[in-house]
Amino acid sequence: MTHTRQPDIRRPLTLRDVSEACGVSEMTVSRVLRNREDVSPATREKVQAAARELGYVPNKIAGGLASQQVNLVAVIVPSLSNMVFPEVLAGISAALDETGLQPVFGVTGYSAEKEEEVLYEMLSWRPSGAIIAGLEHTDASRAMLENSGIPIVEIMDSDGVAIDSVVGISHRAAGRQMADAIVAAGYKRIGFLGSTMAADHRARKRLEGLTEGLAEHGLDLVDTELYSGGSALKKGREMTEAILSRNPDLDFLYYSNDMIGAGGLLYCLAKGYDIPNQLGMAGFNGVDFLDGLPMQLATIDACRHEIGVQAANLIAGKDTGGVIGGHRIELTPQLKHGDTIRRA
Amino acid sequence: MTHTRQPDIRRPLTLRDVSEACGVSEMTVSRVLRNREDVSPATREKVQAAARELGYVPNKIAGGLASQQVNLVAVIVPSLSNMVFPEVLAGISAALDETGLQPVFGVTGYSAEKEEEVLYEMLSWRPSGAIIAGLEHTDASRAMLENSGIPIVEIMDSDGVAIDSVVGISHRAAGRQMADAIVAAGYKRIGFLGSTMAADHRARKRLEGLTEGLAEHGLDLVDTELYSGGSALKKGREMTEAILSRNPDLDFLYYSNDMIGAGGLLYCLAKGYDIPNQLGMAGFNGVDFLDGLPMQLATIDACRHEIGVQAANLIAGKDTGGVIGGHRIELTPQLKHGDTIRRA
DNA sequence: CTGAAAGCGCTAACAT
DNA sequence: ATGTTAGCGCTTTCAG
Repeated sequence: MTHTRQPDIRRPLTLRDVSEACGVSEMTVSRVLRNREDVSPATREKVQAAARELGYVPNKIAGGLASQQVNLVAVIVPSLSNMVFPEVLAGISAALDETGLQPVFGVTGYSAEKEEEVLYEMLSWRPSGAIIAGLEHTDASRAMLENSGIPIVEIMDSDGVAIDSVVGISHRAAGRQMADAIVAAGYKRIGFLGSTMAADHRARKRLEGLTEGLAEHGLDLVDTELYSGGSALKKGREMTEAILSRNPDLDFLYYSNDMIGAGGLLYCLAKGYDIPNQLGMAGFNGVDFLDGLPMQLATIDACRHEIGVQAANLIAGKDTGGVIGGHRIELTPQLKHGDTIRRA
Repeated sequence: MTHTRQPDIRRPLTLRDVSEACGVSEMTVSRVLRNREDVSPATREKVQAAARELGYVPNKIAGGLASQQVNLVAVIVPSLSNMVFPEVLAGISAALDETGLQPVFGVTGYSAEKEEEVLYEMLSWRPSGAIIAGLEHTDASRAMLENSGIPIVEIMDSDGVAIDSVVGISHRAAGRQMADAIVAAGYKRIGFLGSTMAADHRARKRLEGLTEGLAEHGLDLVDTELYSGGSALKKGREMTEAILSRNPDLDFLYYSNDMIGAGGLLYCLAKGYDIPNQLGMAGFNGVDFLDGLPMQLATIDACRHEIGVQAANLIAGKDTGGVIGGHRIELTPQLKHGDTIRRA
């Protein structure tokens, strides 16, 4: 009963506790815990032992305030509910791994107002950098980013003006590239299947690129089928059935993402369509489960992992030759024809 | 040229700047910015205008240090590269949305050592709570969690002893439930397809539950096919081909996740297997893209979103009647037979 | 190599 | 309703 010396009230340990436990000044303890070189091995040992023994966890709040620097990187994405953003986050995580920087993720639900809130919240932690999806932000968000004084990397999209650095692909170009492939393969009656989500600017730009590209060859979209909600196989089936029953003479279906495209493909195969001769199909993203479908869906890779890695490297100052800010990295994905676009 | 009054050196704005700009004390400015009620409307207006005008973003580092509270919730998961954890995160995000609490995500890559590092890092920000996947941790991690003095919720798994609260399902029971269904349907020669990942304790427990359940009926797994890497449709196809070519007489295939199960299902359908009569199949997770497959794969829902919501609610103190800590919420998912287990 | 003093930007607690 | 004082736990800076 008497051998318990723990104070009843659980107060988080401080540097001072460690200092007292090992008889070394707080300052030196702090040096050891930050792995600074200028401490004698003997003292270092003593301090580390005491810290480990007590289970001391440093208080980064105090540390950040004192040092005016914080090893956090704010990462803001619209959603976690489809494959695409988690892959970007994985890329960021991986690239930041050995840098001492820590990613912190925020989700906006494709809402500009929510983005503004999340941004405000995250910037109030004074991170060392921020990575944010897209180039479209509210004026207030843009002002916050500009005034933050930290490196900002806008990702995914390169069609527009960046605040600071940008790493992405041109979705407009991707749309045009697809249009060219469709035209080259001789398809004429093209349907579009995508989301109603007005705030998905990248999907919108792809569609614009597609229609522009088709228009140059005198073609126009014959019909459009829209849905709301996340990408889903089942939606793809239903939408495909709907658009084909309205327009049985369509000869190409372009989907705004691979998931609904895959659903459509499974539907068409089940219905006995002759793919790609009677009907061509394509999606977007290059998600890797396409590899397991009975037939390879044509797609364009969105370079998700790579974008994450490169954005993180910019923040970490890797491969930038010491230059901070103002970088522009535009990746150029190849169109994969797969099995669903016929050869010319 | 002369109209620019901006100081050349970009120093983040402080409360003091706002205070000077509007002629109100720092303290009152602070009150306004924290939406406290005890400020006159007139002053409030003045302060808000000044803050907005300047583009002031509060410094939560200083705030957190002064108030000794931080509105962050640490969330630690093994991976972001398959559907399951992003859905949990989405649930947490949603439940925390109006609480003033902010989730902060960390990823461990299924490594206990990495988990320890991430945990240390996150706890050093003194969050208001922590949500962490699984019940298996290093001793050091466990000690950190116990000493943190904040509510801890371990999620996904209820098979074991929790540090504080737990929200999850019994994976062992899920395995047994599947065994019962397999036996009840009269299948006899069962193959298992899963991951080699030893650190995936939940997959391991499901397998243990399955084998125990089968053993009670005198059955044993006929063969096992393992892979490494994330869940993927293509892997499922390849593994299925491999196990069936070794054992053409298998009559049931149990997959450790829906993704490889779906791959297997597509393979078997393409090969003309008579599902579920000649060959039964089942996966695990209840991911929603199963709805879009040509045939519904049998599965057990892992309640991912719900687990996220409930864990977040525990941290936020919702529905707990004021009781903090020590909650145990075990969800009981139903087995969905789908079209791939024959009716008895 | 080690220590002492000052202060990071904010808020709790106490005046007024 | 508003202001003043002190101090959160650490690190910077400067002395020894």
